Amino acid sequence: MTTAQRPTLEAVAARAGVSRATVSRVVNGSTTVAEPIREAVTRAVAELGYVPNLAARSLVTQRTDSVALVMPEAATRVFSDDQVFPGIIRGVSQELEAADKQLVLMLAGSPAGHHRVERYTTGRHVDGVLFASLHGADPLPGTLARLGIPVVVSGRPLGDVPVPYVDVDHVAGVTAAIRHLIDSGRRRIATIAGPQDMVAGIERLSGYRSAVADAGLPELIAVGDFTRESGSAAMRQLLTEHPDLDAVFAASDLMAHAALRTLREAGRRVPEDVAVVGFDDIETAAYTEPPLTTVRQPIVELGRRMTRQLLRLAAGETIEQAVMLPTELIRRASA
Amino acid sequence: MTTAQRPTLEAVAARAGVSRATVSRVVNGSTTVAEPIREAVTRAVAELGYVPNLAARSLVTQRTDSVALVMPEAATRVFSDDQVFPGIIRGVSQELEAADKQLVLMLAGSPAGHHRVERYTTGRHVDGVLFASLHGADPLPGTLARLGIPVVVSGRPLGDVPVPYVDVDHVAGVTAAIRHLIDSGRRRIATIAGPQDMVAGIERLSGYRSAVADAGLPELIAVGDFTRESGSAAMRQLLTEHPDLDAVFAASDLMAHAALRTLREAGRRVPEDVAVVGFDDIETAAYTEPPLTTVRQPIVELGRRMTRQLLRLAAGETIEQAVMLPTELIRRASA
DNA sequence: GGGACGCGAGAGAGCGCTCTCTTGACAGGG
DNA sequence: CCCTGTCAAGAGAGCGCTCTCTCGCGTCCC
Repeated sequence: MTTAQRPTLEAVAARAGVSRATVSRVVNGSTTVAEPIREAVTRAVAELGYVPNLAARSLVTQRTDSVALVMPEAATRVFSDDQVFPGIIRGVSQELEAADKQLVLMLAGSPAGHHRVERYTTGRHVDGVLFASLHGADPLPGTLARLGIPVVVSGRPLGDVPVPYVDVDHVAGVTAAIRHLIDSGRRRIATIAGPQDMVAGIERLSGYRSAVADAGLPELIAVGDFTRESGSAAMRQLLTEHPDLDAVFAASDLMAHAALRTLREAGRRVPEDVAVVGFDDIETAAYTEPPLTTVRQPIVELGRRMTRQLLRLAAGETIEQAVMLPTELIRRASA
Repeated sequence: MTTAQRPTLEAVAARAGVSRATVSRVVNGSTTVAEPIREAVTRAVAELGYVPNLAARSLVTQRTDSVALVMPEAATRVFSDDQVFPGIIRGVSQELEAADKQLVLMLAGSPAGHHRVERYTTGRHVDGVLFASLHGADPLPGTLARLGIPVVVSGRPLGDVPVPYVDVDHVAGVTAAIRHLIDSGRRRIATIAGPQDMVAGIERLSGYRSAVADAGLPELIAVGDFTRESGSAAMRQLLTEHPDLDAVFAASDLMAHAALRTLREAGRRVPEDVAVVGFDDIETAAYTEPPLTTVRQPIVELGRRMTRQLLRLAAGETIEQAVMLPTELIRRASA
């Protein structure tokens, strides 16, 4: 730790022959500085390799120019093979880069980890907090909002807390998928639902229920948790309980992928005997056997929009409570 | 931004009836504080909900208690469906959580983004920098090391810069894979190599070359870039140039996955006609048709070890220049 | 030609914390 | 009994920056 002292504003000021305040003005882009002086300062900054000390700046401005993105650690595991996790990060990162702010990533695993997130975010060490893929009804977003700390979550928060959110239109996506199945003559349409403690799981199931109800078709439901393992189990259960099913809508591509294999093992042909539709459009979907018809969600855009909303909120603007992003049915060979 | 003023050390000191210095001692766990006083301070901290202002602390300690993880943005795309990206983040995050430090994630996409990373890291806004999945010979790690800023990279850096790194033992992994193919009677073993501007691509190819040379077998090589698209193209090229091949070692599971499909389309049975082995052991590998035999690399552990090395370096310890992590051949049905 | 005004630059206070130095109290030895 | 050593707690000086306030100078108008 015995590194050469970094130049300070004072040093730059001395070199440029001006006051510290003037250097500060130039560095922060104030317009009230005469051109020759601005140039002299700019030169001194370059010569000395001056970089502002962010801690000192934060201390006085009360801003940190960084935002936290909080995800349950499970997200990196459950979705490990899915673009949700990297996609959101990418979207968030792009927008923050444009706004020249830093991304502090917090994966909350253990209860201790969650407590750490709570301390860090309520301690105002960041200018805003983004929550992704919440499970259940976490009270933290609501707490932060009440403290006046800008917060945006992905997915309508459970428990009806007044926190702004961005979500994809699950119901419209599912409706399009079911309609496509009906249009191609399917009448015994089952679903492998997602976990019922996550909004995405809940919404996709309720979308399925309304869609089949509207068409006067029966509900054939098995519940999974978005993973492949759960998809296999759910598919087996459906085949046992409803051997005459002719289509399956899985609430995630991972579960759809597993269903494809389970159907093959059971001697059912896809799509001849059973049509399969997934949700997410992960990259693997184009490479399954047969390639998977699925509902694409704009996941990078989700990250971007969340971030844009957060930055507007942090800038003092008032923002919409909810933003809904469209989905799109991608037709491949499985249905 | 008109939120209630947060309590400062001063406020806690006043409430506990001691000096600011004593509160600081208690908060930072100094032992030279009498028990009754320590208790009074602890109570005051709790009552006021005091949380230290990190910016103020950083200003005087010259530490930030945060480390940056730098990845090329392409990593989130190329490997989108692979666990490399989330796996490394998870490993890094786990170790940082244990050390109570924050993770600042920087995805460098554009040249402007790279410049931003350079400014931020050389500006000493973090206590150390981790680089993952470098392409080509980035000069930044070397620059940082020269500035005395702790740096650890994943994968032996190209260009022979004296920067400590952690890597998986690619050569041993490939050797095990090729030996397995030879042991099962394969003699015309081709490879789909990875990009030759990344260490992983280079090492896996050189491992292949030595292994086949040692066995007196010919080299049959096509080069891809780790993605599925490139895997299909390379597989088609190999089939054209060497129609008699009886095995393929792909330098990534994504390319192996594409090769599987291309082989099927070409009428080759796997593993009867052509055995296929991949590298990475992504989750999808167990779900390909047939399930993929592959070389598993401990990717979460890679992130953990990088972080541990970095923390030791930041603590002033001297560390090994290179750490090598073992790989393991996972035998499934494709070979 | 003199006073008011506008604008660019400097002075200086402080953001909240840590840490060295000093002080004060008490115990023990000569 | 005084001096010294020890240890706990306080005083106070900054860390590097921003921002308000002040000052000085040139300009314009009457």
